Amino acid sequence: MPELPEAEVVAGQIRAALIGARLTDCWVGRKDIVREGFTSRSWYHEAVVQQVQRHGKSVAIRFVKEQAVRYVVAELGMTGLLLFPSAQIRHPQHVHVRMTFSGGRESEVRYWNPRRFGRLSLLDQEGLDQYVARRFGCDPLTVSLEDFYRLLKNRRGRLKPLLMHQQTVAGIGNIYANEILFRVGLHPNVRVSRLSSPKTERLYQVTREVLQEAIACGGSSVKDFFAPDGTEGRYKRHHLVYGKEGALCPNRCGQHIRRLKSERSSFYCPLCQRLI
DNA sequence: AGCTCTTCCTGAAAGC
DNA sequence: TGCTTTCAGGAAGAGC
Repeated sequence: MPELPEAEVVAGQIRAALIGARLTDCWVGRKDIVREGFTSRSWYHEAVVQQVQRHGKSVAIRFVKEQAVRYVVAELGMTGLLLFPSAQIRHPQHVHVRMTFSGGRESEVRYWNPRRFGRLSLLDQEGLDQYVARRFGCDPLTVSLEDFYRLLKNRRGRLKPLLMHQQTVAGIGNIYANEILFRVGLHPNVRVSRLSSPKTERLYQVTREVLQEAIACGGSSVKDFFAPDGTEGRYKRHHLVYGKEGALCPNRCGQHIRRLKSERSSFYCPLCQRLI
């Protein structure tokens, strides 16, 4: 499932392959996979890729055409991918959008999304700014420690839902939330208000480390994540708790990894991860 | 504010 | 073996 590291890998490959390329065609297979505005044909002809950004778990391709700026924003949701033609596609009927380019290293980008949690939007600068402001809180890789403290201050809820709340911290999903909490030694149900300053700082650092390491590994390929070129992410090998119910705790404490099934599955060590 | 539940959706895996 | 059921979960919205 694409989370921040996977979206970053996707954005990075598209950036490397398509900056300066011209969009020549855009085919939309399913009208309900794109938001209003996307299907208007006039916008894309001769539009040039200027930049590719990641916002939370979304990828925004910035186009310019006669000074006008437009963004194609792809929400990856659970199963959404952006793929180059060289990537093997297992269920090709779920390619919903194709963007064709000339003058780049790749000739096409395909939006593949079997479960269809996620949409494509076409936004101008103002639209993107509003989209980002409404949906995404701070980026965990660029937020300062001071701002991170401020975000957690006076919160009454549990830590894991907050970590996964996109309007607070953008980009962390269930896999990385579980991995981060294990490494920090905090139980998923710990109350945010119980965190000491040093623990909060540790949480901040570990969050950055885990996400950066995962990016360096090309993301985590659990089930169906592939980078645009079809390669798998290697960070799954570094997972310590996610999907490891019943396994011995990697800290060698002798306990077995448990799973809380209540909302999103939480994998944790009952000894190493305390409620404080 | 924050929690739980529901809806969306398909394919893989588990169950019978 | 083959059919049916369950599960996975990101985001939004309802209701409490």
